[in-house]
Amino acid sequence: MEMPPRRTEKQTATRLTADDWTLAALDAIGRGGLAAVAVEPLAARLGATKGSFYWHFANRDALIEAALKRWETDHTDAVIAMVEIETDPLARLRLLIGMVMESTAGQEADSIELAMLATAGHPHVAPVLARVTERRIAYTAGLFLALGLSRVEAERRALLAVSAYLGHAQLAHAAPQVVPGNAAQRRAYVDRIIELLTAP
Amino acid sequence: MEMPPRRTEKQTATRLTADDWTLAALDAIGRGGLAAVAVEPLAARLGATKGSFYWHFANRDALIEAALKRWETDHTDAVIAMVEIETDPLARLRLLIGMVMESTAGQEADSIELAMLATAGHPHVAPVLARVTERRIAYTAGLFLALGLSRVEAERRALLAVSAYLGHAQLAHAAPQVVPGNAAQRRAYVDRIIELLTAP
DNA sequence: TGTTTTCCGTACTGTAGCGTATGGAGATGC
DNA sequence: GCATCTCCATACGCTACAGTACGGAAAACA
Repeated sequence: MEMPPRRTEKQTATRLTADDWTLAALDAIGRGGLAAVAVEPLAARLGATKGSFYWHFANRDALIEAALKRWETDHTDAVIAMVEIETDPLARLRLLIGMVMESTAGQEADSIELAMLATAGHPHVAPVLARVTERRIAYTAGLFLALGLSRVEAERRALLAVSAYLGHAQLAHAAPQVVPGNAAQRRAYVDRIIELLTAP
Repeated sequence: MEMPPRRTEKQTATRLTADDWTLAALDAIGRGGLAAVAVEPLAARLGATKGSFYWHFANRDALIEAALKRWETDHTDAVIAMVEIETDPLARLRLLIGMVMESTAGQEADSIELAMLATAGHPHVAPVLARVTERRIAYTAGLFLALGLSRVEAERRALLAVSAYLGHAQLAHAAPQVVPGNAAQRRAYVDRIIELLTAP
């Protein structure tokens, strides 16, 4: 378990690690979806050749699995952890919804997340996505529960909230002209959603 | 503009029309997304060869455009038209949401719709999806407006409703274990959503 | 029935990407 | 300093599919 001489910066003509390939794969997913995880183009992008890749990985599939694993661990609880700077459940909910809405606002959005949804049917992607989604719903349901709702009601609203988020992400991507354009409108929209979602 | 001898059934060793290829392409999209629209596999599936295809279409891109056009015209107002059997706005809304929720329930779902969302970034898909989505939101906003809400409020709720639908479709596809499993639960869930969406 | 037009099969070229084989350069251990 | 181990470039072969060329069958027309 020794630490190999890790590269901190990208510098030409240096040896690559499996991690470099994994990160490049995630970057490719963000840019062009899972289909963009192609060994030779990635090698070109990294200034290397396939020879390097096939030393670190058995095949393309192994790279995809590594990238998905990495995404799941890095990304899953990132948002949740950030929300926990608040203590009040309502404040957390507000922060959560506000954040995820904003995350779909820019041109950039969360490309990897979109790509994941777009490839939900892929055998490697499906279980990852199922786990992440389930965890998000459970966390959100916990917030509603802390707000005093019954268990079934909290779960329903969490389902609705996560659905709204996923759908909004799709919408912002597929028909950006219909979602609130400026920050003020977006804020008003989010406020209204929270009111509706937390209504007695 | 004469009517060619159209085939009503699939029968082996008959000449194909451009329409046959278009429908086969839509079927392929439903089964494997836009990437599954590949000339040679489609030809094999139709019991023909590329020779046929390239007589009817200039190239693969032309087929994709034809399929998307067909989907847009066939599918856009199908749901809306069906909803109009009701006259009361609330009943329409209830029917609408109930239908789209049910449409994501089975194993089958609306595969083409999912595939469209998955390929929202594709240059040919994007404008189609934008138009369809915009029309849906406008129609839904009309329902809320008829329910007595202000214009901005109606548009907000329509946005939320369509988001919820899109997200629910994604959810049912990506994490089917989290959505209500049986019809009764689904019905209760839909009822609750409508209550929340139509709250004053 | 003969001719023309419509439609399609076959055979080809070209490209992109996956995966393998192999030799060799650079780092590492002794 | 020499041997060994790590890592990678080069050069293959293979498959899948896009698109083209062309000849011929089948229908339509005369």
